[in-house]
Amino acid sequence: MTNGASTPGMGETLLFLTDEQVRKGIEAMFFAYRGFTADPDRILEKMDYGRAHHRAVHFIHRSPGTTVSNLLSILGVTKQSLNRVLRALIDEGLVEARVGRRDKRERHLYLTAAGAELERSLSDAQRTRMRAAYRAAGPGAVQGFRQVLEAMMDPELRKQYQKLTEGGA
Amino acid sequence: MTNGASTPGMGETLLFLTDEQVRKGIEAMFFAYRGFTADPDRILEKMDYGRAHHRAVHFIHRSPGTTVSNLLSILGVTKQSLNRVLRALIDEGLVEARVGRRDKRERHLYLTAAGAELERSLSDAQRTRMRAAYRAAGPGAVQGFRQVLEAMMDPELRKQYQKLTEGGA
DNA sequence: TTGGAATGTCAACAAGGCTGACTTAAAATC
DNA sequence: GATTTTAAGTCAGCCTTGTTGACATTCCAA
Repeated sequence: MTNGASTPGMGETLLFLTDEQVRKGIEAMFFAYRGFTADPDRILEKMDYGRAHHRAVHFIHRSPGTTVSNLLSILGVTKQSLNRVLRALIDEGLVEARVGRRDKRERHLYLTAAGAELERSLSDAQRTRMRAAYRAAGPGAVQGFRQVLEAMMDPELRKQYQKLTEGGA
Repeated sequence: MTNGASTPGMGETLLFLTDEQVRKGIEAMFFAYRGFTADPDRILEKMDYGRAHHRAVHFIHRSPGTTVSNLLSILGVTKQSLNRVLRALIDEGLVEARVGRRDKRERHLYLTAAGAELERSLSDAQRTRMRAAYRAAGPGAVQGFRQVLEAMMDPELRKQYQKLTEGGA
């Protein structure tokens, strides 16, 4: 593939984008992701936590009572890797793991007050930047942004994403 | 901040986005970035390289003859970290480091034929997914996508990005 | 000529991924 | 009721990729 978009006869939804233009999108993702994580990273560093802790806290906040295996499938890491992070969060009183009522093998995860406070400070920082970016880009841009990102996901991850965010996108 | 957008009197460029909606954008970034790196990661794994090598190869391709310190500032890592990666690429004949003509302290970095081949296979994979996402999202979405990403970058990184991509966005 | 910049390198360390092996408890199934 | 499967946790060890700190070399520029 050298310049797919300039080849005629590629179907009705053809976009006339050169490889160079697509490449710019790739670099935009790279640089933007750095910005995306910069604010939480600064907060986490002070507390001796990392991005892995952030992700766990985020999704526990998002789905209170979620099980360990559910979290594993969302985060896409091994249980050993998640366990290291989760143990730290539990030991330090940010997360509570309750034994399941129906199925006692399961652990249901909840943020404690302290955990919720950390989550709030992390997501406030991240949302502030996000909101500023939306404002700078304008109302029309937001929808396109989300559409492209969604289309970029692996189908499996897209399902997870849609399940999480369903109800009033 | 609980719901900035619903508070009246926030200025003329106000976007009526709830915290929940902004949060979905955050999750979209998270899941999309996984997809974004998935294809190159698969290729790299076979060759015993990692994302760090990919980034170096990408930006050397992008700016042939770039110096080590310029690459450092783009990648935002320490020279020790970059050096490890660069040494591997040079030792294995993917990158060539030429001593500067004017300033002999500088090393100018170039991809060899083998390096260019790897770069091509990585970026083909990544561009294919990107192009598919653009196609799925539609023409209008692409501009919004880029605008939001650009607005999300740290100002310093945005300058780097714009310098790289200037001339026909 | 001397100070500082660009580069490279050594050593040591940490976070956060991974695999593999194994245990425990409880649910599910035969 | 016995067996198998599932959910979770744990131990050990490995890899990549980031970090600091110290130090050497080379060479431009004031």
